[in-house]
Parts: sequence; structure tokens; C-alpha cells
Amino acid sequence: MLKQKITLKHIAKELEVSISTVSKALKNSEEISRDTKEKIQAFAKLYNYKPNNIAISLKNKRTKNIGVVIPDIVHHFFTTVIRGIEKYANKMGYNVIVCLSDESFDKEVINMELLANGSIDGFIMSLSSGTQAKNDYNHLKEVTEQGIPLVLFDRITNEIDCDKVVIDDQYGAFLATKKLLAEGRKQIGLITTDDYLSVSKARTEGYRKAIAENGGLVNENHILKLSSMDVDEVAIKSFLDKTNLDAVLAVNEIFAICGMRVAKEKGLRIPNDISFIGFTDGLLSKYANPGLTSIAQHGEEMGEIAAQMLIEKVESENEHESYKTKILEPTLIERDSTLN
Amino acid sequence: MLKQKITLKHIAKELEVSISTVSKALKNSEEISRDTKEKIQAFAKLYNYKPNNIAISLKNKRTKNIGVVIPDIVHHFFTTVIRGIEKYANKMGYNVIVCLSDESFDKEVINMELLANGSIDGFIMSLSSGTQAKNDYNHLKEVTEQGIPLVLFDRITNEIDCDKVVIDDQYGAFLATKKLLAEGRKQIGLITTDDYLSVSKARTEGYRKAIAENGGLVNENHILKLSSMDVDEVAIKSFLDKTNLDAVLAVNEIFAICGMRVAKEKGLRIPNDISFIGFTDGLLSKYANPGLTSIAQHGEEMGEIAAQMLIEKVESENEHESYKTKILEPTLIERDSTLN
DNA sequence: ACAAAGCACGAAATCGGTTTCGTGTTAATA
DNA sequence: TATTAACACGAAACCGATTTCGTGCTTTGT
Repeated sequence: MLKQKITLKHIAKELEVSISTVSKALKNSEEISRDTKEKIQAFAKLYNYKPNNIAISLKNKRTKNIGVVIPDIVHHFFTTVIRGIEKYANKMGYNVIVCLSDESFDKEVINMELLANGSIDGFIMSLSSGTQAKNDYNHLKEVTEQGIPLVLFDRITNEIDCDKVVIDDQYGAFLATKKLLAEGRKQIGLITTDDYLSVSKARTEGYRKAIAENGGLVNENHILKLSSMDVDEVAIKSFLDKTNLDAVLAVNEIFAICGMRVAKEKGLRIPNDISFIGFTDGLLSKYANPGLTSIAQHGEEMGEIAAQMLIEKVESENEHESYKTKILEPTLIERDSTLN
Repeated sequence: MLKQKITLKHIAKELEVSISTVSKALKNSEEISRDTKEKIQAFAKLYNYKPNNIAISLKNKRTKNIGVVIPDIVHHFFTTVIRGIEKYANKMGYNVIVCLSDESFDKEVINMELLANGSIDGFIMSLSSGTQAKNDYNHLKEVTEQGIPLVLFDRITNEIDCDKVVIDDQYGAFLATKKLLAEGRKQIGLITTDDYLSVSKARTEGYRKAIAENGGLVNENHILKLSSMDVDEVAIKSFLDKTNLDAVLAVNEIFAICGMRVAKEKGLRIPNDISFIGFTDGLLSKYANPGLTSIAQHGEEMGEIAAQMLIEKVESENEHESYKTKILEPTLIERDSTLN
């Protein structure tokens, strides 16, 4: 019943040759005679021989697996990045092992240690908020010190020397704020998270910069810092109640959508009375009502680039430690939550 | 600079004992004297020795990896399933290798063949539409014949004997349709895909059953079958134009959201003039405007159960081939796209 | 004091491949 | 015909662990 996987040893015994001969014949080595090669190859094809990946990994010290560690998978942005990674990795014959840190420092460490013991050839990761809050990157240091290539994307740190891919978050927020200013908005609010998240910090800076460059002064009351990634609708409502905004920039699409909902409940018309711009440009932005103008982060492209950088490092023998940081340009996708 | 990974051999040489002694000492074998064990364990701790996963996998013929093959990762439902799988698998010390078939039969086959050669202990998968359309399951047969455990979820087939997890799609659609009928809706439309997708077929049946049970007759013009998973807004618009519906059931949330948008453009009030119910209950349903009433598919739970079933099979020695199909009950989540 | 038992450890096989090196046979060359 | 080169293949080491079996030494028993 059970069709046992066939190995070189089986073929060798059956054909009365040595294991080495079989191995060479299947690699079409010049060393083996035409006759023998044909016989062995035919037999292998017949019995659908496929070499055991694990054995090859052990010999080569290369697994053709890449480890991806991200905070959460139920986030459109991360999911598009994975798709990009998968796309490129697959093309190059690599598999993708996905681990979720669940925004927790401990889980991130455990996952990485597990994978680092031979299961993968390199890491692609985005830091958990727990790690960024703790500001402890020893697990990353250990990995790089062992010579395991690492590529950070989106949520990165300067503490570690490695390849990185990010979008220019500051510029993205700058772009969005400029757009709102160009519409003639005067009271522009920002809904963000605590500063320990590198991206939120950068976006806040972009927002400040745009306003300053426009000769305005940032009203600190116009900035709402939510302490968690979960939407706090109550906080958003009281924020909109207390202020008198005519535009809102949010660091992700959920905050923006939630803001729009609250605004509509307050009887405000979007975009006539108040404009909204979000980050991420995922499904929510596209299918929201009205469609949410947003800053596209080009996740899929980011994933492809990260995979490319990683595989290049994995496959390059030389250890000349030169690390690149690729900065992608964000794009403003205009929809109906802003004036055309 | 490069901190080389330490192996049993290194420890053995350094401490002038044999490799076997080191191995046994680290497993706290009774065979080894207290002194020697303490010496070896201390040394291993000091140099942070961790056994090589690949070597262990080769020896044990167990990788502690499970392969997940899904059509697409940029779908809320699938990501929740992955999260459920990850959750359980991680707890049991397993890693998850994710492969995307991209709805293509060929990619599905290639990915599975790659992983089946020793990289994983078992598969969890949901069929690509390409595979369901082609109705060819030989790649699954081969895998099961090799004794590799397989669990199918959501998009399954009866052609293969293996464990399965699904929600009762027919009942879900039945439930939704009943709800619409209870609201007093008379002209209930259905937006679905071609029948080759097992879930669409089941949902269509549930819809028919509910109407029939209510003494109604299904108007075939009230059923729109889209040929692809991509939203065809034009088709939906002409569908709503041609019919005169007062309620719509859609087999996924995107179709439903798109339907709501078209309806609003036509000047219809939701839910006063027309109700909408979708499937999936993802972010879109939650943050749509109005919030979309929908049938929750309990993806995370499905993932956990699938992982549990798989790991149980993986870890059970005996080959008594008994396969279960677990059917989860869908739940109706009421929001503002239907009358309360 | 001598045989039996027990202790602590090492040699070697194994998992399934790859690869280096050595060797017997045949063919080419002097 | 003797020598050498080319050819075709096998033995064995290796990757990094686990595990069985064997063995030298000490200890116990009589």
C-alpha cells in the first residue's frame, strides 16, 4: 500500500552498481558511460526518483529555505510583502517559512533561534512592536554574527548592520500632508501610534515637516497617539469632538476608516467638510465608502526586493560585508476621501 | 569574526571524549558518569550549543515542518487560517512553510512535489481554483500514497481520502437567505462564482434550499455567476440594473461590498431598500459603510483544527487509515446592511 | 583469589545524499 | 610487445546528529 520513497541505495542494489555510480549518472557526469547512465536514468524516471531534500541540505549546508518573521499576518501590508517574497523566492527555488512574532519580543526570539539552527539560509523580517519598544536586538546580532544573512523591511533598526528595505515613510506623510494643504485645509490632524514604532515616528516627522514648510505651526492637540495597534474608536471620537479638523492623516488605513466613520456620524461630509488620507492602500482603502485616498507602500515590490537582496547574500561566497538600504518611494493614490 | 556554529564533534575534540559520549551526556543518559555529564553540559551551555535541525531531521525522518499550500495569501480568510495553523503548530514545536498556488494547478503541483521530498511531515491545503476546475487530484493521491498526512480545508474534494475541515457552506447560505426572507425580502439575488469552486456550489445550494423551503421559486435571473475571483463591477452593475432586487447574498465580502457600492450609486438605501449579506466576515465587512452583515467562516479555528488533525496523524505511528471530516458551523454576524 | 556483574565509555552503523580518490580494464602509443 | 593514457566504476569520507553494540576496567560475590 505505502509506496516507499526510493533512494539511491535502492537503485544501486536493483541495478547492481554502486551508490556513487547512481549519483553520478543522475547528474549526467562525464565519468559514467552512456549505457550505464541511460539505464540508471530510465530506472530513476520509471520509479519517479527524487533526491531527499534533507540529505542534500545536510551535505550542502544549504536548505533553500528562507525564514520570514513578521509581527502579524492578518495585515494587508504584510501579506502583500509575503506575496512578493514568495514570488521571487519561488522563482529562485527557495521555500518560505513564515513565523509570526505576534508583536511579541519573546516570540520573535524563540522563532529565530529555532530557525537559525540549520532550518534556513537567511532571514527576512520586520520587527515586532515588542522588540522596538524593548530596543533589544541581541537576537539579531547573534544571527548575523553566525554569518546568517538578514534583511530587515519596514520596521527596521539602525542598531543592526544588514540589508534593509523601507519606504520613505517621512516623505509619504509629507506628500500626504502637502496634498491636504494644497486643498486649502487649515486644521490637519494626525492619528498615529506611540513613537517606538519606527514607521509612526517617521510619518509624524513628515507631517510636521510639511506643515512647517508651509509656514504653519503644528498644534500638538491635533496629534492623536493611540497606544496600541487596535483601533480605539472611542479615543478617535473624542479626538474629533475636541478638535475642529478639516483634514485627517492616519498612519494606517484602519485608523483612517474609523475616523471617516466617526466623522460621518458627526454629520460631516467627506471630502467637503473634512478630508481623509491613510497609509497602506489595502483592500479597505479601495472598498471604503468613500474610497480612501492613501499612501501606497508597495508591499509586494518591497517583498521582492528583500528576497532578492537576501538570496544574493546567501548565494555569494565572499563575505565582503557591504550592506545596502533600499528606500522605496511611496505613492499617493487619490480617491474620493479628498478633493480631486 | 564569524562565530562558527559548534557541533558535537567540536565539543568531543575539546573535551577529549567521543562524539557518542557528548551526545549521550547532553541527553542526560544514565550511561554517562555524573562528572563527565556535568563537564560536557557546562561546556555546551557556555558555547551555546544547539543541535543542527537538519541532521536531526535526516536521522529521525521527521522535520517538524508542516507545509501549507493555499491559493492566495492576500485574502483575509486564508490569513486567519494560517494564523490558526501557526498558533497550534508553534505550540507543538512545528514550523509552517507557506506556499502559494496562486489559483494555478501547475504551481500547486510543483510546490507540493518540492515539499514532499523530505521538507515537511505533512500538508494542510486548500485547493486552487485551477485544480478544482481541472478536477485532477493525482498530486494529492501521490502524496497520500507515500504516507504523507494531508488535511484539506475549505476548498476540498471527495476524490481524496484524508482528513478535512470545512464550514457548512450550504447551511451558511441557508442561514443568510432565511434571514433575508425573515426580513420580508421577496426578490433575493445571489452573486457567486462558477460552480467548479466547491464552496460556491454549496452556497448556491443553500440559497436555493432556503427559498424552496419558504415556498418560493428560484428565479434563475436572480443568480449572477462571475467567472473569476476578481470583482467585475460592470457585471454587477448590469445585474442590479436588470433585476429588481430587495436583497443580495454574495459568496464573499468583496462581491457584497461592490454590490453595496453599485446599489448606493443607483440611489438605493441600505438596508431600507435593499439588504446585503456577504461571506467571510473579514475587515471589509467590519469597516464597510454600512457595516456588512456576514457569515463568519471561523478561519482561525479552522486552522487550529486542521493543524491539530495533521499533527495527530504525523505523530501517530499506527497507520489505521481512518479519516475524519470536521464541519464547523458558520455564524451570522449582523451589522447594518440588513434590517435588525 | 578468581569469576561474574556492572560501570563508563568508544567504535561504528545509520539517515540519504555528494565528492574525492583509487583501481582494474581497455585502448592508444612508442 | 611493453608502456601509458583514458575510461568506467567503486570504496570511503563527509555533512551532524542518534543509537546499538562491544569492551576495558572496576567492583562484587563466593
